[in-house]
Amino acid sequence: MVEQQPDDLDLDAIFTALAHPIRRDILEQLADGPESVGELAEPHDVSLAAVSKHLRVLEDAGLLNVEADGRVRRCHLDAAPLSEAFGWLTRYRVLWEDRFDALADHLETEDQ
Amino acid sequence: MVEQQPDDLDLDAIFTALAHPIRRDILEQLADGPESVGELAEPHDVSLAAVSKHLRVLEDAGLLNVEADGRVRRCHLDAAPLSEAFGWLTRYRVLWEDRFDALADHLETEDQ
DNA sequence: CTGTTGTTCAACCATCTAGTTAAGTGTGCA
DNA sequence: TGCACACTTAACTAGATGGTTGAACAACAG
Repeated sequence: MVEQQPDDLDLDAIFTALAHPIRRDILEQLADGPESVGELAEPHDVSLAAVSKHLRVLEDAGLLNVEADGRVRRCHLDAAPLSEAFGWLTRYRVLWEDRFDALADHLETEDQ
Repeated sequence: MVEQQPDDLDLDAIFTALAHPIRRDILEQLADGPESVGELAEPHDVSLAAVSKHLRVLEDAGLLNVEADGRVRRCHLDAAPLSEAFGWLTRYRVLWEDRFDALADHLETEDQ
């Protein structure tokens, strides 16, 4: 039957955002506090325009809030959407830990 | 500085695999036990060839083992790589829970 | 005003993605 | 033998992605 979750689109956007190493790096940079676009771009050897596009992807996934501060755009991490991805993965956690009783346990607590 | 993790390629493949709803559905189907390609394809309204490609993506991410059983290919979930994605997300968990002391906590435990 | 800085936008390009249909490869069975 | 079944592969298409360069624009500095 494979029922569609209501937040399926969110998960698409979130996992897509996480699928590129530059975007994951950017999230790491932002974990230590907000940074401007230029600061975010500096460690990566792609153009500023390319970074700007990555930021858009992160914004679309809800992971990034941009606040205008003069001519600088200050980017803030919003980690909240990551909890959705985390929640999705959690359902499989029993399958990679405690391998032996995992499946039986999974089946009885979460059938379909 | 933004140092590259050794398993960066894995994370790319894993998050990419998770970024498509059909592939996430397939993982859910497999959580209840192995299934053939045909069984996996049945609930989705795309061609068998399309599902075959999705399975390849999952296989490349190490999430799927395929065992030949006569003319049937039996697909087994291997959830282990998901733990890598989980681990990556865990580092951000403090940022979406317990919002107030989160950042300070993060900074002092994980500054490098 | 003028020029410089920070950033986005537009146009373009190469490659990848997700799908299709049709043909090909094995395996099982009458 | 030979057909049917369970897939995979090949060839193709439309659209997305990830990068580029160069122009545009808004904001500050002189």
